[in-house]
Amino acid sequence: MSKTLYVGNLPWQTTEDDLADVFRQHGTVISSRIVTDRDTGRARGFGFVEVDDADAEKMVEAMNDTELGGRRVVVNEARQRQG
DNA sequence: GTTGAGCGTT
Repeated sequence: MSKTLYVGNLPWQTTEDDLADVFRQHGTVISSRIVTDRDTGRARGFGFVEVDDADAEKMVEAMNDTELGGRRVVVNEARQRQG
């Protein structure tokens, strides 16, 4: 199974591949997505990373408040869109 | 060529 992680405080230049590469070092990354503005198409500065359920907790602890692209990122378990 | 707290599309 998988869990989705919220990643905030990202540099504008951060890409989905960047997230996947960094998170892959601490666990199994299934997919990654950078949230871009619906109108302008520019990055909003945060994104989501789908990881293995068993590694999700570790990866949050390992990646939260760590430097990425020159800035400290915020990592947490993502909220549920459907609720 | 900009910005800076937050939670995404089918």
